[in-house]
Amino acid sequence: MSATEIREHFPTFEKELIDDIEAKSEIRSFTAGEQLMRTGQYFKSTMLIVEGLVKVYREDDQGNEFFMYYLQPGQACALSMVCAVKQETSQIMAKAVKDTEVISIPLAYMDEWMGKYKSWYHFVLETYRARFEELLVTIDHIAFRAMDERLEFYLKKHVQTLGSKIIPISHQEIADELNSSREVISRLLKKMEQLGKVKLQRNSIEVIHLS
Amino acid sequence: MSATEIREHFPTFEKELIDDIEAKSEIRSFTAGEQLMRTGQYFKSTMLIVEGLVKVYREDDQGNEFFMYYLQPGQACALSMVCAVKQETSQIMAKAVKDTEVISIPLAYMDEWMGKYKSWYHFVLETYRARFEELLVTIDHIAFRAMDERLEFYLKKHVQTLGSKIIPISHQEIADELNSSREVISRLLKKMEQLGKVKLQRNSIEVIHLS
DNA sequence: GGAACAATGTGACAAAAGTCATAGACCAGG
DNA sequence: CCTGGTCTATGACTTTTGTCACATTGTTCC
Repeated sequence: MSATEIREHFPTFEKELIDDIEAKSEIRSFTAGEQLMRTGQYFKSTMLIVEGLVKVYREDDQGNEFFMYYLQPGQACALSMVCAVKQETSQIMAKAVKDTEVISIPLAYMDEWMGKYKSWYHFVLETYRARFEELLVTIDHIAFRAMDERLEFYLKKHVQTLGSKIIPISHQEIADELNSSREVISRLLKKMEQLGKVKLQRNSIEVIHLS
Repeated sequence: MSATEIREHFPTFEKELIDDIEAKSEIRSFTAGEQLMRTGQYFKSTMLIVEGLVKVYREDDQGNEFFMYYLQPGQACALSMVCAVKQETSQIMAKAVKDTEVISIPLAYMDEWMGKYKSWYHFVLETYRARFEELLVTIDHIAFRAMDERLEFYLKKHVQTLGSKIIPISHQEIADELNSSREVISRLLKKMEQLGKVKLQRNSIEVIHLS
């Protein structure tokens, strides 16, 4: 990936940093559906998302999953960064939702660049802050909200992230991601449809008006 | 606070860093029950816990609270650190559970010391990692576990943190912290008592044997 | 067009959690 | 000792969520 392309996606990076990234990182591609990270996997690099969309979620020992947030182009995975200090294993799952391209940076440079490039330091700190906030929002929703509200929030987030009011997803998939049951999701969606908030189609949901 | 005392509580800090902390920070004391941080409050400093115990929790707009984790001596608040980049407001509540003493460090030094002292850099990164992990564990418990399991985990955590099998707490307080109802907590505790896991007294719970 | 399969809707029922009401026990202060 | 207040136990009932079972609908492939 050329310096121009890196600058395009990460406009706050200083020139010398971009040159370093160009020289020392590699580009990796993942097709939609492919895993980027698995729970228990050792980190060797940190990833900056360039194209595509990555879903980050938790998985329990029964294989149940719980969606946390998306990583979009211009963002990075905070957990791979924060684990540079110790040889730590991943505590999250990350999967490409769309065909995805990432800049893979060996963890050794994390340390080095933090001291060397102000723009890298700020990018990393901002990444931590943003991910902390995502985690806190996630906690809020499961701690303080009922499933119907959580479902609305989930749909809203999808509209924002995907940039489309039509979400191609089945009720079962939503149930999986919210760690609920398909019937509950179907019923809540049906209720929302009756309230004019959404329009249901097979394998997709059109969001009409959510508050 | 003298250099000796700082070194005692934060043994990984290099000498020059300790001298800087000694020169530029201030010691603040909070009595049990006092707030250290409120949602919406601006950060002016970051805090290292020296003595006591601090409870970190989320509060929703109805005043419902949700316990997340404790900060013990030798630990720091990751969120105050991560907000050094921007003028951000607190998204958490923090309250002294015991009489507490903290080293309060102006946020300006966060930036400076990250580049200047390796031991500070590592301490900060480790703080982020540890707090990320706490948040992920919290999410796991509310996403994947029922209230009885969450209650057991909550009690276990208290035993570990307080270093005593006797937890001085009322059912209502537990209900508040887990954002549940007092009756549910009472019933679950009664069940646990019948299983020989705990012994209930008024305003306190003795943990006998939790897995 | 028919078969197979997956997605969705829905009824019945169960379990978990929450609310309301009330009674009994315990503790502190006068 | 008595009173007031708080903590705890518990029953009745409601709501939310989940499970099971089955039917209907839609899509794809032969």
